[in-house]
Amino acid sequence: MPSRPSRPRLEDVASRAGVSTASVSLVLRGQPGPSASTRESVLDAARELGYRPDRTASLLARRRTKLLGVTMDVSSAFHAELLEDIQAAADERGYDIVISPLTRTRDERRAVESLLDFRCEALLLLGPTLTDPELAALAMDHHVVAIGRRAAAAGVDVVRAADDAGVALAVAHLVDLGHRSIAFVDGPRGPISALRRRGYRSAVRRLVGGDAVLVVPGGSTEDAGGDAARRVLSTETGERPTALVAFNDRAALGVLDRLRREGVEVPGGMSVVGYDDSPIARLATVDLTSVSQAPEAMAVAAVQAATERLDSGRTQAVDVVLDPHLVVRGTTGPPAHPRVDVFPRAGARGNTSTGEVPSTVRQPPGL
Amino acid sequence: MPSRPSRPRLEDVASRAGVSTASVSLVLRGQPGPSASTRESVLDAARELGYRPDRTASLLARRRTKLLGVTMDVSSAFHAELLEDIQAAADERGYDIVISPLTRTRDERRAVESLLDFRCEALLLLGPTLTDPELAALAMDHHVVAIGRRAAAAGVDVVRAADDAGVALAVAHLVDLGHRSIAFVDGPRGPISALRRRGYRSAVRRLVGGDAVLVVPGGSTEDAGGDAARRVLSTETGERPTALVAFNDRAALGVLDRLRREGVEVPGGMSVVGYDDSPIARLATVDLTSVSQAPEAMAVAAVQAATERLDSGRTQAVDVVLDPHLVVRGTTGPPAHPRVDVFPRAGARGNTSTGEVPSTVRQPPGL
DNA sequence: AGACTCGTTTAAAGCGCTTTAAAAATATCG
DNA sequence: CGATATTTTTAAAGCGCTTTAAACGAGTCT
Repeated sequence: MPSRPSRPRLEDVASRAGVSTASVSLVLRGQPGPSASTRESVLDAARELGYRPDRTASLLARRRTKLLGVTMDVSSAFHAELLEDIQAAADERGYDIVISPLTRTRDERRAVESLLDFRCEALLLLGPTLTDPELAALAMDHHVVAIGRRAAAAGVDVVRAADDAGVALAVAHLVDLGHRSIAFVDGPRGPISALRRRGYRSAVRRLVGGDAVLVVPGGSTEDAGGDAARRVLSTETGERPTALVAFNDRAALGVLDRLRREGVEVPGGMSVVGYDDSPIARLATVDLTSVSQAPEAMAVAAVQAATERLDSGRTQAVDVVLDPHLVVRGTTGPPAHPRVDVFPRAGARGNTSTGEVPSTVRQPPGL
Repeated sequence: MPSRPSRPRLEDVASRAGVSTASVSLVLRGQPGPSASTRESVLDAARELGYRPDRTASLLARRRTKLLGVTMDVSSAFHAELLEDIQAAADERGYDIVISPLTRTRDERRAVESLLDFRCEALLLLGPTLTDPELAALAMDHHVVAIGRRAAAAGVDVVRAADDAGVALAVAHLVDLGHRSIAFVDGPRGPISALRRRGYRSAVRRLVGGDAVLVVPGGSTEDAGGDAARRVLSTETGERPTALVAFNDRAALGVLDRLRREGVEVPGGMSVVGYDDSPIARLATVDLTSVSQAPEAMAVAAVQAATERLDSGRTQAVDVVLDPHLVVRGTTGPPAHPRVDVFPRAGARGNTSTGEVPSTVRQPPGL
């Protein structure tokens, strides 16, 4: 039950310290001007009163809010990860962030509006689904940074990973392991899928051959992944690929599930690679080889893009492309001859169990 | 590149509509007073100008901020779920929320301070780790609602699930399936663990017998769960429990992983129940039977607790205890002799007996 | 001593909105 | 129709802080 004896104001500190509010304001913000003795008495007074500035008033008075707005899908582990790093990066640069979650009942447009109400000075949009024109319109009146997605919208800064290169990494890894028939489980319509698909196509063409390209319709959910896996499995065994690269980790998860239910050993009967290196991929139960988009680097780049505009007056849009890297875990291995799994679960379940997966290079994530 | 021609202010709308700012303010907030014609012209003017109120100024001017502060572990799926529902519930009551994420570099204390800086009128703390005295101290000056955890701190509202009853549900379910030796993988020190452990103890005593109680040290992480599983497996086979109830889903995940690595079939060789019914549990690859804390209900109750204090002037602390329910999935089954079964979920499934304990919900995996 | 610095301090004018108290306009009534 | 009650409108005083421009002393120089 809050005691309503209104908390101390700047004026209270001022009168207690025997100076003007202007001096107090200056001292408290570490601005030059006030003498040492003034500083001391102000600081003392503030401490004694337990003074804490009212950000609202402060924001109103100064032009700057020093606020970065972030929209995110709060149920996305990848976004959560980015957020942590964004928070830290913003902190370092003296910015505060306000988060606007996307939920069933709150689409991206609303989330952005909410951020604007808070008078955020820049918007960091995690994996925005807004159209390019919408983004461009937004960017007319605000600083906007699109994260994790290519955007052909004038004026918006973009920070993303080279998804095509990421998929190429996955393909190369599989080829190294000996795979020659590698399928790609496509994602949903959109620029991200297109880029990853292209990366897959060119890598396979280059490393295996043009006729080895196999793109399976998929999506970004487990169900979509599962369906894709089923489709692949229905292929005649001779032609069945020995490895699958999925659009993202969730789809990969669906793939894994389907494979296991169908009794296909992983990675013995089929290698699987995901994308995002989400925490789910890292779960011991999943242990999915995946492509990491280097979230820390993205976060830093995004915050930097925003603060550069705000503080250094940059006005040209930037397009930061980061190199992804592959995190090898237990779902990829040589396209070995089917091994008998000693401890089948619900039919068959291979993978990382008993014994180690041979040529699997373990690699910690991180920059 | 934002055009700096400062956005329209209340005054601009006023002059355009040919009325005073006071009228505009009234109209825009739907307050009674202004006549229909005034309303219309104001609304028109506002629309034409693309006016959007400056929340900062608004907040400063009125006493109320209508802001609820939420601290959360952004990497917790359970918290993310709660958040969605909190957002919705707050929305409905005309409150906005500001989220303060806990990260590696940002502990609960800091997160709370940040919320206070935003002048939140109430704090909703998701699974707070603050001590009771700390909570009580906070509650002296602010409205605080602790969610998901018991709190013996004066003045703080508490919204939580009856964890003991939840664990009892799990035990009853297992007993129904035929299990007689059910171990509990304990959680970390703290009130939550204590409550769940107690629920386990009394349920086993009641349904099986006092000497069937077996509590294994554990924790709240996968590693802890894995270790606990290893410990259980090292038991001589005769005495080895046939089912494990874990402190939470993460620990359960670790348990599952260990079991599978050790070649123990699930649920054939061992049934496993988690706690939280987190999205992870719902993954098709995991398909974990788990106890749900009914996050929607918690969210609503929490928001209600806060708004009651703010709007209805309630001053007594409340302690809302919600009934959890069991979500049965694929990791529990009869303690039968291992069967080879492609669809383990097709197998036996019991109903909980205990009449007074609430719902047991069967729910398909893979949301 | 007066004219001029230069380093400190502060009075006062906002920031954009809400709200109160009072004025203005309109309606009601004997 | 003047007086009173009622509904609408508005001028103006903040909300708590920042910031500008002016004021103030204390040195420095001629």
